[in-house]
Amino acid sequence: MDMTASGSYGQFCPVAMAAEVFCTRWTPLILRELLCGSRHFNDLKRGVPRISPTLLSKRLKELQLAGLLDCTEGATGGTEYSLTPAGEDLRGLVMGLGFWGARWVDTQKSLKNLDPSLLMWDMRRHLNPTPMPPRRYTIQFRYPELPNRRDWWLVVERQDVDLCQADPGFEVDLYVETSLKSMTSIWMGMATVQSEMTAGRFQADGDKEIVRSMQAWLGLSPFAHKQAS
Amino acid sequence: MDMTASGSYGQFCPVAMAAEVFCTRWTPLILRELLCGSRHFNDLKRGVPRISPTLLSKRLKELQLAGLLDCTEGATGGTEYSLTPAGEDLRGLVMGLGFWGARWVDTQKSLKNLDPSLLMWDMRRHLNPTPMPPRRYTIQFRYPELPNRRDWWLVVERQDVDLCQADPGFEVDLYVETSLKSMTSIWMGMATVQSEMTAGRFQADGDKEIVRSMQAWLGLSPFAHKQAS
DNA sequence: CTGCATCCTCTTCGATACTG
DNA sequence: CAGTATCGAAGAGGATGCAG
Repeated sequence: MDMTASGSYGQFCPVAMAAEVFCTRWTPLILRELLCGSRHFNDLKRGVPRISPTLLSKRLKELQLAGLLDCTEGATGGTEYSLTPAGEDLRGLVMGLGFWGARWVDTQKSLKNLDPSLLMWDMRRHLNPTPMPPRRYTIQFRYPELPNRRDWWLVVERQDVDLCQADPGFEVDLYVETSLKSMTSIWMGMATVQSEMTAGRFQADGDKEIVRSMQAWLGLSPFAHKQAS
Repeated sequence: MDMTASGSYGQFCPVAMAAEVFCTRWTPLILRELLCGSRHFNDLKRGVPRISPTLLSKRLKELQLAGLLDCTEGATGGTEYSLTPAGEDLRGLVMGLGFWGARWVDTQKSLKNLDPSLLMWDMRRHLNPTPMPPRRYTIQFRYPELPNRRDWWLVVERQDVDLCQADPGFEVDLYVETSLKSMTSIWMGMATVQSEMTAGRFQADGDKEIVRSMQAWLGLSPFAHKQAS
């Protein structure tokens, strides 16, 4: 009887059994992406950029084996992943982990891990297009300090939001220039558009009404500290 | 700028920041023990028996560094560990992990990881001495199938419960003979004293009243499935 | 382009033994 | 009691290749 099945804690305690599937490297982040709605391998990779494809593939298989993940042939041919009820039931834990992190992890430490792709990808996901005019609306973000991936475009059309790293060629309705740190702080609820603008770390050129309501349509990270609004 | 600080996910997302401290190997189990009240190195080792002392020591240092754990010189000379508010605030997550495990992890799989020390240690911790007579009360457990660590004694005196692996020499008030699997199932709420007794997998000799109320004073794992009582 | 598989290197883990 | 020392094994990361 091999009690040392690799990665097993050898404990019947439910905490141990759950930790075996939930608390392995990268797994909470993969689950976060799945819970946010990512269904394809490369979407997951985008949300978890520093994982190797090998390891991502391995983790997905493990999640399947543990009964958290279904894997079906998608319409376009690619594999589609979706959480089972057991996987969906981890939502509270993943959110709880995030809230704990937002509350107790040192802000300065978080802001050491800036990543424009992740930030923009997350902003795209949560942007609320409702206050936008009912036409295509193009927003350009520039992070002047970055050596590459300096410019990003969000193209809002109807209720869809596209994120581009290459100029989509449309007229820019709103141009935002700020530092990656300021933008991340705003997104995380550690600062506001207003506070960063006042501090001279955030410029926005475009329709005044849209600029004024930016804090609202931008949305915040689901884990943002609650601010007095 | 080293973005690859070992073990870091390089993400500002609070889920990632929290996972860096919470979702490393053994950490949830160490936290479970701390949350249950263990304060000394060897108590922790008892609750997490398969971790190496080296790694336990390392994890405790990491928890300290992360601000979850305080480490003070105890009265008797040994080091005493105690959770900070940030650590205590993980209680919900650890419990949530356990409840998820109890709900979704295959019962048969859990029951592959039997461990008498862990079971008895956990039973000792949660036993409710209130229905016991107000004198010293000795209970012997025997797991006949085990090659060693077959006999265990719980000595209840006032509100204290002691666990022994060597015969304490007192007269045995209640003698229980069962399989490790049955006892674990009962403890986890997957079976009851009654059901296992009826199935002939559980014998108890002693005061009838104590035997009848055994399910009550034994207590159940905090993660036990809720049973219709 | 999606979804992996392979190869190789480097870090981490586990088992055991030993010290203040 | 509370850890450290050592060393072989296992696991993670990175680069590259390849099939559909």
